[in-house]
Amino acid sequence: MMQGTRSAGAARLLNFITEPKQVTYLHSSAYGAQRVSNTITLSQASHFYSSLLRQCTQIKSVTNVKAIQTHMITSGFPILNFGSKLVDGYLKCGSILDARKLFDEMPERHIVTWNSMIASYIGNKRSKDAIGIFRRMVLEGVFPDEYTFSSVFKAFSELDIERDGRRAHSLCVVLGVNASNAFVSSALVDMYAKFGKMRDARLVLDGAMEKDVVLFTALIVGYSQQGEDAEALEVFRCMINEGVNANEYTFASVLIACGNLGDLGDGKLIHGLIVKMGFESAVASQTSVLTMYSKCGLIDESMKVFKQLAHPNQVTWTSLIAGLVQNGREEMALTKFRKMIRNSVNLNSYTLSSVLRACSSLAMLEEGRQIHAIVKKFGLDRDKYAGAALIDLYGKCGSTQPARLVFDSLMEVDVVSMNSMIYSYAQNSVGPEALDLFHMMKDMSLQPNDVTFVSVLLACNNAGLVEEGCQIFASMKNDYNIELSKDHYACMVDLLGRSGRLEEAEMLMKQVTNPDVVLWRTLLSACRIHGKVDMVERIKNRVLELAPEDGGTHVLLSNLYASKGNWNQVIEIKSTMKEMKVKKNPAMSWVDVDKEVHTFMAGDWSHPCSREIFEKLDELTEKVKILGYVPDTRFVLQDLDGDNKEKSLYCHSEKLALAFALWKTSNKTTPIRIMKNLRVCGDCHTWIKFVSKVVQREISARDAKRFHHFKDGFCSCRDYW
DNA sequence: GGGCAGGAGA
Repeated sequence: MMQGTRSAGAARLLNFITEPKQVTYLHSSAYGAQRVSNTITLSQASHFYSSLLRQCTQIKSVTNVKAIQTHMITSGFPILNFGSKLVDGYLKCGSILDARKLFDEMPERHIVTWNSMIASYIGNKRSKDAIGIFRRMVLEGVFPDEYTFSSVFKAFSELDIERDGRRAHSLCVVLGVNASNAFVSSALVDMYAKFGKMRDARLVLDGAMEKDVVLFTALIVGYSQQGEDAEALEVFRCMINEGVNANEYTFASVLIACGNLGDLGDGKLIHGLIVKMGFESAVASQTSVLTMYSKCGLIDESMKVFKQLAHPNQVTWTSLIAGLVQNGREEMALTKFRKMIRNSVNLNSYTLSSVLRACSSLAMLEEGRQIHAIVKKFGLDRDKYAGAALIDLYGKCGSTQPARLVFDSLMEVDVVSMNSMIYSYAQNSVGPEALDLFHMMKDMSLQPNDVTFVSVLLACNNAGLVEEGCQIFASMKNDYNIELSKDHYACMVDLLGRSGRLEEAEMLMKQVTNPDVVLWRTLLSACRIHGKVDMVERIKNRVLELAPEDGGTHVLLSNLYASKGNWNQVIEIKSTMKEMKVKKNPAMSWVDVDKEVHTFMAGDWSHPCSREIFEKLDELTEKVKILGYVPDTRFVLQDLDGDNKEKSLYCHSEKLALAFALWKTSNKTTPIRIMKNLRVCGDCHTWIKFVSKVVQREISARDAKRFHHFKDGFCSCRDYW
């Protein structure tokens, strides 16, 4: 019905403007209120034009607005008084360009027109132009009013120009514009919050005469986005106490704060309040309820909330997928993603980065590639969020080259995409490239953050660049003023420890307040590599006191004593483990062949093709022995005699997985990617190097810590891991 | 002619 009316209006309009000559104007006061055929008075014409413009904006037709403007000119209508309405018409039809053209031609402009131009530029993310108009109006002596200020502050925060924002605030005060007006003050709170100046934001709220729900919500969001979630909750309580009713937006924001705090108690309380106040069908607050539950680890509750929603939108779907990924339910996240596509819900970079993360945690390269194709289809392959996720995916799948291609094509490189690229190189032992990028950051005026240093130090660590690592570590405090975290120390302890500088590593540990068990285990592990039993004796009791039930420590100690042949101590540790019910994580390897994942444990005969696998294993071992492979029985951690030790090595899970993949894929160009849940064993490492030479194929292995790329008898880690 | 809100990356 509505559509019919609009079309009729449009038809009338077109009729009118194709015959402009039929209209002549008579000034009502000069000629009396007479009406001649085809002749109307000025006020009648104004009325008519207004009505036409209204219809144009309803159907958003820029061409018709233009036609009206032309008609006014050709028929001699005094356009001057109509400029504001025409500019407004263009803006409402979405043509900011035509509006601006007319705006610039106008000899005089009403304050409303200035304000409309500013608001439109801001709505179109053209903050620079908005500020340009704002400055021009001040220069031309037009006083900005509360409407101007309520929209212009956003432009300063978008461009991150705090000084100019503050100046505009001063001007607002000087001009006596009512800054305690709820619209102006909420825009101010938002601006100061985006600058991270929460004290100023708070002062604005405290000084506001009328405190409405929007003003409070702006402050709540500000605190939460600055990471001060407890404060956000406090403001919410304050608002309730002052008798201001929360709305959908307030609930959404305060629930995010609860989720960030992991505050399930308050989260549930607010969920109850939403139900009580009848906001159950409001998508925004329900999305936040969903997010709150998944951030508190209750992913099943999130799914329940999702199911109850009649019309989940793009954000709701994305939030669910992100929650699933965060809670380790990657497979389900992918299922939901496919369902989202089937339901024709539009995707954006948020959705894609979450679903790509699911692929990278499972190292699902094929699935990831398919999603990369979707990313391209949506034109988001140069977007920094989707890009960082793609870089991460390829890095975690051991392919730094495609990662670099994505990185090089990014529209904008920020610290996160930079960190992702450095981290990809680090995991794959491409140390020099990682360092090159790190040094490039200075030229690009990109400020490295704590994550940058974790990545760079890891790169030094994995590539054995000890001196470089030490220098960079020292520069963190001296040149970059970055607070040292446990991750940074862990990298350094590992770097020093593995390179044999154990005393220095131990000294470094002393600088750490309350070192955790992971850090201690790093040092213990270095002791194991270098056979430093004396140091182990010195520190082991402290580690065991700190975390008596930590399986990793026991396994490490048991492995250390086993490699030294101290079987009595091994037995002792194993019995303690039994007593304390500490479980050892069994070694497991898997390989993806023809889109099917095959899993192997050491000495595993459960695979239906076991006979063929062991035959292949025999064949390979014979060939590598000819090339000089000697089984390294130091890596057998059981008390067996020589012959049995060799047999035990022989059927490690990574060897089985590789034998299977080689038996199954005869095409030499098919890449082989093995994954292992623990670190790859030293003997297997040597064996795979030889195999890569024998079969002339590239083999990559992702273990718990990093990648090994084997080619022609060598490994990318240069035997340093 | 106007302000405030929900989802993402290492």
